[in-house]
Amino acid sequence: MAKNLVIVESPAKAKTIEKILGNDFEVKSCFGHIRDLEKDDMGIDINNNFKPKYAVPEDKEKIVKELKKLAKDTDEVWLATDEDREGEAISWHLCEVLGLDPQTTKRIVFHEITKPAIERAVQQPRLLDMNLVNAQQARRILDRIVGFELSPVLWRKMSMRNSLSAGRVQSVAVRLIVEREREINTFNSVSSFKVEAFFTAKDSQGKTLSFKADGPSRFKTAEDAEKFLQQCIGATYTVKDIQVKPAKKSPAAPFTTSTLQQEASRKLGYSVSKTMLLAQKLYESGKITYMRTDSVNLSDTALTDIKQAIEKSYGQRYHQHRKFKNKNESAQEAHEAIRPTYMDNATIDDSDTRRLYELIWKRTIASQMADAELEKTIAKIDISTNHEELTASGEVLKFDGFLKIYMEGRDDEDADEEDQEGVLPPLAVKQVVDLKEMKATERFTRPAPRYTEASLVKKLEELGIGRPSTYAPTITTIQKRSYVEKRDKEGIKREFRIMTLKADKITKTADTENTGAEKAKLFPTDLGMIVTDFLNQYFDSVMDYGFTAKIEEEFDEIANGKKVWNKMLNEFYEPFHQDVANTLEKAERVKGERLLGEDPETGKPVVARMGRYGPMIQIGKAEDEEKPRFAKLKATQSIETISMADAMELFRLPRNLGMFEGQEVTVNIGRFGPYAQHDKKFYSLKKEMDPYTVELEEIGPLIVEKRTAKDERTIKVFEKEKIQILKGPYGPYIKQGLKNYKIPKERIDHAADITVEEAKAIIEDVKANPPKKKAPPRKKKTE
DNA sequence: CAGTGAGCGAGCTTCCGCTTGACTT
Repeated sequence: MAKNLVIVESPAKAKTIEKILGNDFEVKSCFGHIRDLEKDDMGIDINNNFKPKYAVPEDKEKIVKELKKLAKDTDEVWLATDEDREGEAISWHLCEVLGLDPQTTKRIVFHEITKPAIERAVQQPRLLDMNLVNAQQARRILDRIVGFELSPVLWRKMSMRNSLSAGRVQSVAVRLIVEREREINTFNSVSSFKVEAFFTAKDSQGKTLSFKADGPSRFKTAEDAEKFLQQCIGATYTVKDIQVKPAKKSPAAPFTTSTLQQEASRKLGYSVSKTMLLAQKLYESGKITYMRTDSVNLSDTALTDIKQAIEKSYGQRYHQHRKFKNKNESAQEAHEAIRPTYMDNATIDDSDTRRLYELIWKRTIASQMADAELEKTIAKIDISTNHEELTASGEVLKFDGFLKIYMEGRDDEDADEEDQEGVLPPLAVKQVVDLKEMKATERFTRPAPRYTEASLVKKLEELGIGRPSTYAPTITTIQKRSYVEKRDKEGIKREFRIMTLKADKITKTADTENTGAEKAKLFPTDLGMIVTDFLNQYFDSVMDYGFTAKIEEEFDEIANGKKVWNKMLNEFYEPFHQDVANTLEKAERVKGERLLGEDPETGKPVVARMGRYGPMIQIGKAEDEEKPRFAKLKATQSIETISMADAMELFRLPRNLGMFEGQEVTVNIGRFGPYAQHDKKFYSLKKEMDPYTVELEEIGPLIVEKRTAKDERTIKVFEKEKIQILKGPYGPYIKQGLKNYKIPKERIDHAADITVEEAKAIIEDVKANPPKKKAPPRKKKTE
């Protein structure tokens, strides 16, 4: 038994540190938090100064038991959880649960897992900082109160019966997406005309080179643009002025969780959770440092390592020592930036994680490389027939620096050609240049783009909402709750006008472009909009984008000992709880109704609204003698934007397509999407089949295809007993009625030989010993 | 698997932030 027990949060970290500390130390991981608030009664005694009631969750019992035993058998316990609010609280919980004295137990911290850092830490132990612990408790309790008081309000006041939820982080994340959508819906696109002139000029060897110059400004109307082109007829163009300026570009800081998610999304097309999954793999195999961090800091050993790698591969000139500062004040900097553990490995063997690893390697290397040096040239060109002038600009890369290996991606995918500056031929003042043609092209203003998962994370981080460990789960939650969905949107064709001046003649043409196309963007659902509106109306302070930043300041004051944690909580709780009570009492049940018009046939009102099972259109009222008619909205339609015409179109379902093999074929949209019905059987329509336009000829093959697929999956059928032996993705299994039964391992290879008696026996056996569920039902109140 | 849409009201749901495995009928 080792003399010393060191407890850290992550097992991968424990392994590394154990190697560094040697035989006298046993290093164990507690896997994050080991206690949490009980779920009953919120786990808070509100009337007793918000006294928290903590419990060890079931899945942590095992590790707690093990740590208890180790702590008892060791001379000294060292708490080495992360140096932030949460880490401090984890150490305190460990004291409480392991029976350690918080007044004397050694607390150590380090920001990097390097030998000098850890040895230094061990020489300078401190004690628990109870102010920091109390700041964490306040954070935890406030989040529990917000979540567990707001969610039930939604259950009572919304007309849908999903398991709705609200919280300090998720509700604001949804709000961002809802507001962006409305900005887009109400956006009025304005067009203007952009003038570009294409010239040729001869260089010193007499070789002809072409270049482009931009017009004076955008013209608001076609008439103005045309007028300008007319004024240019017969003109000569003379270079009036040339300015040459040096410029430079600097590399981006090394990765944090948020910037890694953004770059992996932009450059590799990964979802936020995919990035985190791969990063976790890299971390566990020792390839990279910890992946949940908000720090851009690099350890001294890493800096040396990086410097050597740059100098070896690219030479001294390419290295530049840089120290990046976190721009986000709420950063808690318990870890380093995300970087490779060994810079020697520019790539790795594992094909799954290689692309992400290379991205991290390049970003890390580039962050310590020299600036790129550019030379920007701006030439003004005089037009002899009017007072306007044209501007040609060019850019020459003088020294590539960090651009040799890495350039940060951008979110504004359509920051088009305009920034792409080419190379200008050598020009001289007073030189006359030849116009080949001048074009005035119509361009349209665009609304802000919808959020991607990663750009939402970026926004949340800017607002100080959420933490590196929660960005990915938050994005998952708001999609799971159906407040938001990730999908593509097809663009629409738009015509734009072009006027061309060539050989002193103006011609007018038109062209089309695709606009508004989106890929893997976040769209709010009707539910998301209705819930957001409701929360905004009754709980504006929690929904405020500055709410988290404001309470974070108070948590900081608690951490600094300037504020008492339960007093802070009380100041928040009193008005908040009053709002909850008022809302429960006064707020109407929300349906999200929108009147679209009158049914031309019956004159009854046509309303778009939220039903128990989702958004729908209703013709007529419930109290009418004749029952109202209902139709479900399509996935891409929304209560807020659907037109009367589109709404009426929905009532064309179900459609009867005619007869197939002597039976009727109908199509409709059901709980699981569009389907065809034939001979009492259901067939899901293929993605490209639209139930409103699909024809009988397309359904026949669908039916046949499904039949053969089923035949192929079937190994054996016992008709009378309704037992089937089927082939599934995990091998053969038995099915009776709607229930599936696992075939015992020893029989699996001979599944085809199973007799009806054996099958029955297996079913009975499984029924008698039901397989363990992964999450056993939680225990009821114990009191 | 492929319905429904009103109201009553069993019994259920829910938060954020630390951490990894479990694991298919």
